[in-house]
Amino acid sequence: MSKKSAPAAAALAALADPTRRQLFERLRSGPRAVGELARGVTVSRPAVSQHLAVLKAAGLVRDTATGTRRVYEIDPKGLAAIRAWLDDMWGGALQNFAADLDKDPAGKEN
Amino acid sequence: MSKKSAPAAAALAALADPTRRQLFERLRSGPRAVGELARGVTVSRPAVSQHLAVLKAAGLVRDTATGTRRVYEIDPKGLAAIRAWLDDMWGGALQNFAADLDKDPAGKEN
DNA sequence: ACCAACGGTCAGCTGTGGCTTACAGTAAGC
DNA sequence: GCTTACTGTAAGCCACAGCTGACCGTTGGT
Repeated sequence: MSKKSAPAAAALAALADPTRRQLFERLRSGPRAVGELARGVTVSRPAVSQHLAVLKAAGLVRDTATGTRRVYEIDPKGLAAIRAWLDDMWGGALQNFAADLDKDPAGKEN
Repeated sequence: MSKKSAPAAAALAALADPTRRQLFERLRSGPRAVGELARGVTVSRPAVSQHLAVLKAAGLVRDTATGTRRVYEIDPKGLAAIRAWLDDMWGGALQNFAADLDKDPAGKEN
């Protein structure tokens, strides 16, 4: 249960791209078809397809075929992976700060 | 309270790189000097310096000069930015699922 | 004062990620 | 059955991220 970093890696890499984040954030308001998603972005439709494929591989979105339309929605798996990794990091960071405050109670360096 | 995405973008992009994540994770166990960090990685020392600069710009780490040594430690600012963005995403995802379950009470799709 | 160590910066190369255009496939409507 | 709409895939191009080797400034030791 210590190797949750693997899926988190893909999710982080996927969300590093601005266009991908934009698509992902737009899915917050509900499932959307590819064409509809492509209409709100500056890049072409194929580019959107590729981005969605990356997001899907990272477990961040999930697709459902409906006729010729392909509807994408958020998959919590990827988000959960990031959250788990983040919580793990928080533990280390806090531990680090505990030692820091112990040595330097002022703590004004920034 | 809606534009916390900006700092999160830099933090996500910074943590997308595997080497950078490795360095960051190593800092979990406490502050380390550049040379020490470089010794545990396969890349050269200049590369480590550049990676640390990126992490610092993203608010993920903080440096302290001590003699000729430069000690890096985790800065919670970047982590907090990601967490805020993530929480924002969770809201949308859960809302999405509520509607999903409303339409499909079975909820076995995965 | 000299020397050694540590680390940031520069110049340049290379691999790869993201974009586009063109094409192929499938489902719906008439 | 034919046409139209919607999407994924292939090939290719270009820009940028990441790496290296060399250099420079600074600090500490003797």
